[in-house]
Amino acid sequence: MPELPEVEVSRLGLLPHLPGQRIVEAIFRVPKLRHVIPSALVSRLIGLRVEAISRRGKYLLFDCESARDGGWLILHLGMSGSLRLVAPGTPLQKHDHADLVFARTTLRFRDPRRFGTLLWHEGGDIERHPLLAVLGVEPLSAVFDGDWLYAKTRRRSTPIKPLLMDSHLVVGVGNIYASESLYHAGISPLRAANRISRERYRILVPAIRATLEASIAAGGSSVRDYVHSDGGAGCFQLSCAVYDRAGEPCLNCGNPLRSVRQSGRSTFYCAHCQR
DNA sequence: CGTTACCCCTGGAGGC
DNA sequence: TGCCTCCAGGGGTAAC
Repeated sequence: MPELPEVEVSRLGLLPHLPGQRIVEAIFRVPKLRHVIPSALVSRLIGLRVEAISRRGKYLLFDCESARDGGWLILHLGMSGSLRLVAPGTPLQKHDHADLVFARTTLRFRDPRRFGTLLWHEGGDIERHPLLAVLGVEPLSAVFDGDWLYAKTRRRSTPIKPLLMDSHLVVGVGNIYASESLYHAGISPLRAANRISRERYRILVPAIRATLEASIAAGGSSVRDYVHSDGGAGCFQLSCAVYDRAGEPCLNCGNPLRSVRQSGRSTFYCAHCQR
């Protein structure tokens, strides 16, 4: 399921094809995903031109404009969502819930678990949308550094791993990359956030950034007009160092990796290399 | 205020 | 083959 790198790669995959194109038709085959899809959205979208595609956290934001007005189509892939550009007339497969039809191509949204989202935001000022206004910092932005995270965690006794996944603090770090980043930084996912030193946060944050950027690079090199987001083991065919490797040897010390449950999610780590 | 449990939904894997 | 349980990359809400 998509974490930030998968969403970003999806965005990069769409960029050569959609901006400048006019929406000819919009088709929604289910009444709701995570949220109810407004029935008026079909007619609202027709005739608008996609001017740009941006990303905030794991949300894809389609800037849609006409000569007189416009707004934003907000799309979230949830746990199982994927996007694909298909030729007109391509047969539907199960769980293909939505199409945005353009003159030369169709953007098709598939989401078996339906945790994804399709919403409309009328007008500009997309950052004021309630779902976006509460989001934390972008992990690839300059403000996200070790000193910033150290300051933000002084009164947080929760284990660092679920905290990294809290989108109100920092967006886009999901279950896979939280485990992977902590492994690369040598920090135990169980350690209370306020019991990690400034110096170690200065290692952790670059590790998060490097993990995300490597995954984006790997995904970007493997995606063409097929827009990729589903995908088995995640990590874009890059083998994960710890994720989903419980019982297998640590790549660094050889001891068996462990898994624990934190806040209802599986965490993978090496008890020897991570303190 | 911070932290955790639960829920939304479908499908695949593994046990019996 | 079927049925059961558990698990899955997210995240909002409610309750403690």
